[in-house]
Amino acid sequence: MNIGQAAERSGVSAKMIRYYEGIGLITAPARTGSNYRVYGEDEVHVLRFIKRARTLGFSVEETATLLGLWQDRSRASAEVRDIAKEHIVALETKIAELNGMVSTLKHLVHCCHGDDRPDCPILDDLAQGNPQ
Amino acid sequence: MNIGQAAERSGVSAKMIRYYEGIGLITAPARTGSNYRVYGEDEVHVLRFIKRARTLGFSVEETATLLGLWQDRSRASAEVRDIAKEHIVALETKIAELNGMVSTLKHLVHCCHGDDRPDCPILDDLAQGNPQ
DNA sequence: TATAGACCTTCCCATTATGGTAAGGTCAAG
DNA sequence: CTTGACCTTACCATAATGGGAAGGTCTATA
Repeated sequence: MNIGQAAERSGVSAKMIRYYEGIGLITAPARTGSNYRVYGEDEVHVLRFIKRARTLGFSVEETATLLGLWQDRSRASAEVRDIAKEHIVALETKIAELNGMVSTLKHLVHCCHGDDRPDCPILDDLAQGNPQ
Repeated sequence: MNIGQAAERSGVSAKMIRYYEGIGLITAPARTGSNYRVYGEDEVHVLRFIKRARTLGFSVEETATLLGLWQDRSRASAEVRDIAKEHIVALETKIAELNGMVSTLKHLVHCCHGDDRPDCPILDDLAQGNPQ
């Protein structure tokens, strides 16, 4: 099948398929006489794997590692589990950070009367005691 | 004061101060005869405002709007509040997305025995029924 | 058979916000 | 006068994705 079909069936855009090939995440597929890329079921499976990993927030680099482990029939599941665990920690750190921002902002919004007067605690906080 | 001092006093790196000037977020400061940028207290205040807004997760573009409102003595606080509210919604959407990833991953990690055997539910999920 | 339209190819550019580096000018202290 | 710490501009890199241009190919239909 052509790249468009592979894109549709995997959920990875044609643009990104070429990109993944360029950075070596996937191997270059066969070409037709007119230089079109040709994909089979195996390639689509790999692309779906990548898509799923990316959807779960793994970076392309982490995805590459996971892909390698997937294709290594003798890998230890502990390795995969460690990567997943580290990723969870990273995600939770990010979530905590965002939660911190949200609570600060909610407090500020709560304090701001939000009418047509210029007085605004939100801006006052941003200015943090700066005059003007 | 020179850019290094302004950077130290505002928490914005010299590199970023020049960048903000380049994109028009801040106005170009005066220069010495030897072409050094010269900053005063006012500029440092503006930089601190920017730093705080960025820390709260506002994009540079949103920061520009907030900065405009800050410097507009006749602005309505409702305008600022709306921007903050929209930003909260965006942050909460992002948080929900990350939480979804985390719970999926936690489930998978829980299912994975994580020893030296190759069998791994995490990879199986990524492959989503793909053979190999 | 000719042509239109939907594909494909490569190459270049843009995004967001930040950091790094290199080559060169300036300033202050010793 | 030299040294080291500063400043200047300019260019490159990041991560992952999209957009578009210029040109080749394939297929269905008039």
